[in-house]
Amino acid sequence: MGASELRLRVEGHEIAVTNPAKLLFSDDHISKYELIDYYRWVAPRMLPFLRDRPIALERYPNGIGQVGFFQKSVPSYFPDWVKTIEVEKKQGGVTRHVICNNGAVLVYLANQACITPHIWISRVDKLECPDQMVFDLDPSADAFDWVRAAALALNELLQELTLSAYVKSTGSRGLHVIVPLKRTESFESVRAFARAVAMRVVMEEPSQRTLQQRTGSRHGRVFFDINRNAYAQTVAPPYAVRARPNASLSIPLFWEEVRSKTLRPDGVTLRDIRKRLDGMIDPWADFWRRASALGSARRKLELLGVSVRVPQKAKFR
DNA sequence: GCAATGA
DNA sequence: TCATTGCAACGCCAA
DNA sequence: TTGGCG
Repeated sequence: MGASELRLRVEGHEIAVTNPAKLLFSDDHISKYELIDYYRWVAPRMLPFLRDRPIALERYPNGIGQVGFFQKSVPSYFPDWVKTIEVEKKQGGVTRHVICNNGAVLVYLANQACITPHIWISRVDKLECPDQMVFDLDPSADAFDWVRAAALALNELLQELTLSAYVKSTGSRGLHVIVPLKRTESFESVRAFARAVAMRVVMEEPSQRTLQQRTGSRHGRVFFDINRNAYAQTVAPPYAVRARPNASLSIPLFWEEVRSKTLRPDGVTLRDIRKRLDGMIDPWADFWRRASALGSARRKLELLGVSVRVPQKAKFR
């Protein structure tokens, strides 16, 4: 296992794989080559969720047992066939991000020890308007039954509002609930809507659910994180590998699976997934045909007595 | 992971 | 040539 | 304004 190197040809691009045998998940003996091989295999399913979005890289060059880092800006040594986009930061300045529209880029990123590529929830041709609304349900401790119940309650309300919601494991400790959107609303109004929905679901079971972002204020409850619904914020996409034991994955689920006590948020791994997907219908097959506008849903929500307003930043003088 | 730096 | 070092995010919100 | 948080 020396500093060997091999070359892969992916979609017409020659990619040098450095240190293929290096263990990125040392407890599980999962090498960088195995990560690369996974992303090459999963690319056809995963790429629709990456396409035309700025990407942030979560990298672990020395494996998940060592410190890793987030990387947004594209290093100058990336090859020119890796497409990029320059985006404005909210507080001024610009950053040039990777766009991952093909398997070659996904493989190249994996060779960079990018274990998880994180996506924006808006696309390059309309960065100010998200095409999905994200609810990240995160337990404080090992309370996954509460997460399942919270996700089901959230889905029930979203259905009442005639919104289509999709659920996936995070590959970590929680679940993601995603509503595909038409790109007609700003991040501020989408976030305000998500906050109002989350507030209502939290109030149904306040001893199990919270909107408190400080961990010390959660008291064991499930945190409804709606703050990913913001400009330049990112979320782990479907099929992403997580920097967790067993190389667990974020995986699309059927709502019916969320009713099962045996569901685990980290139960499918880089090594398991082929047998899960074999012959299985895609739970998210209709995702891109189900985009909603929020207008009528907002009116229905207000009829339920929930105020949906964008908090105004105080600005005197 | 990589490029720049220095021994 | 080899070993070391520096570098690689940012927005929301509550305190 | 800072710093926790994801």
